[in-house]
Amino acid sequence: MQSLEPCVNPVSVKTLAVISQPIYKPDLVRRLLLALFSGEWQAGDRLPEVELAERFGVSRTPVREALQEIAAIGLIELRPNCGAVARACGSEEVREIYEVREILESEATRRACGRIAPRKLAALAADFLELQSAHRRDAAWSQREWAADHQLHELVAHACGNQRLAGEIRRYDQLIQVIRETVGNLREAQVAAIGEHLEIVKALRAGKPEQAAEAMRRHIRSAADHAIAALDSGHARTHAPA
Amino acid sequence: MQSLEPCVNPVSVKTLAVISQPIYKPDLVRRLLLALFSGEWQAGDRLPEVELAERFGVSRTPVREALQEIAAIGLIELRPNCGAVARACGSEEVREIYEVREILESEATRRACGRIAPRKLAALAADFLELQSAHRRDAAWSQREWAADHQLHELVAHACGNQRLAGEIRRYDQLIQVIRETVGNLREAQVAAIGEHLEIVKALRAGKPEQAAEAMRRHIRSAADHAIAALDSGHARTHAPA
DNA sequence: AAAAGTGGACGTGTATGCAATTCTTGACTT
DNA sequence: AAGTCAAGAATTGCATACACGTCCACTTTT
Repeated sequence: MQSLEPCVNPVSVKTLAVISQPIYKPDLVRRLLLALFSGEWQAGDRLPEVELAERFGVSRTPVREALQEIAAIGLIELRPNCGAVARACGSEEVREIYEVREILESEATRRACGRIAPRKLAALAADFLELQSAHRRDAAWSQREWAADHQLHELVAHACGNQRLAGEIRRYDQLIQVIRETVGNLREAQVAAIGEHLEIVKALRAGKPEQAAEAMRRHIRSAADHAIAALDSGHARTHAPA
Repeated sequence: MQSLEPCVNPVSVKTLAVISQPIYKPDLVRRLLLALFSGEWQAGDRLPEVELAERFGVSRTPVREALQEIAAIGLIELRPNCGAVARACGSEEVREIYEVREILESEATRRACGRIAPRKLAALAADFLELQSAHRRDAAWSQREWAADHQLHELVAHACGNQRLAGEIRRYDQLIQVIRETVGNLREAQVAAIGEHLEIVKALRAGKPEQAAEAMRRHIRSAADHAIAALDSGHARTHAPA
């Protein structure tokens, strides 16, 4: 096996103008996740590959790969010689997802305490304070708030001292991003999040790992409550139960 | 989508005698994991699909699927249009794996406390006591010890009240099983594990969640120490570094 | 008539072929 | 001589083809 630096170029220069070959699988995963959380399939429903392939206009190959990825996430079951079976993706499962995230990320916060550059924490605190004072609610504000949110969680994951733990946290962040996309933008959750983020940053800057971990726990529980409330009250509407 | 009960028969009766079609992927995943932990590839090595396909005597399709599963585990990186790149799988990464397992399983133990049938705990305690008193070291003993080990961890996962958390724990158990297979049977670790298991069961039976969680932490740290010691001292021999 | 056996439709697992992209080696320009 | 560009080789992503397994309805047997 050659040990070369792979993928040195993000994208080759000469092919920039050409319409690059679309890589279907990532988008398939996203669309399948959205469909799952929208309640399109009940737990136990079979998901035949040909049906999904026709629906998304691709062949079975990328569908298979997408299904395997979703099975790795744990939202469908993949039985040998038998195909994919949907698992429940309701509020109970969302609660469980947030709980695991809480376990992972609170521990990461505890470990990251004292290992993040004070300058970065100060900059983040300033960002959150500014967002808090000028609490607008337009899309630009929302996007900026989300960026700061992501920055904090990424900072914690990166500094926790365990790259595998960081990877698991990023996996759950992606999953929760899909859930948020399913239930729509929750302004209230974002407003609440700013204060919770500030508490986390405050504890991190003070070098108090237990308080920081506890603040992260509260933050994730709050986010879970908002998401589940939105999911329960009228967001299973797209495929209502009879 | 039809909502039928799929795969009712574990295996159809009339095809029992027939040599069933081998499903290559699961075995491929196992062999690739063993190769990774054996240090066959350095971090950064590219793993071309055709090379692996020829080596294992299958086509690219099952190799691709196996690589995707390993990428989901996080032991290789899969860059779009660029293929698989090996990540480091040394003692540091094994340490990280055990740390995440510790985080997940100690929390699961805390939650499972008081939710496991006392009869099952009593039976497990009796098993461990018998194994401890008659500390033989043959293969049958080892296998029985491993069965009791697995039973305890499975009991905790099942009773923790969060099926997703249980799923993550099972994923890590499988991964660690591969690591154990790589470094060989560690008799000392198994002997030590019995006492640690007994402490866990004791705390669970006493209904003391914090003590149970702490006992699980100690147990997993001990297992990590044994595995890493074995990995460092002479188990990277199969592909020694120059 | 009930249980067991059988055939075919449906679906998955794998192999192979093709298009697009990336990597590499060589020639060319400054 | 060093850097730049380009063409060919190598490799990935997807589509298609085929073999096998599963499941259901029907036939056969007792």
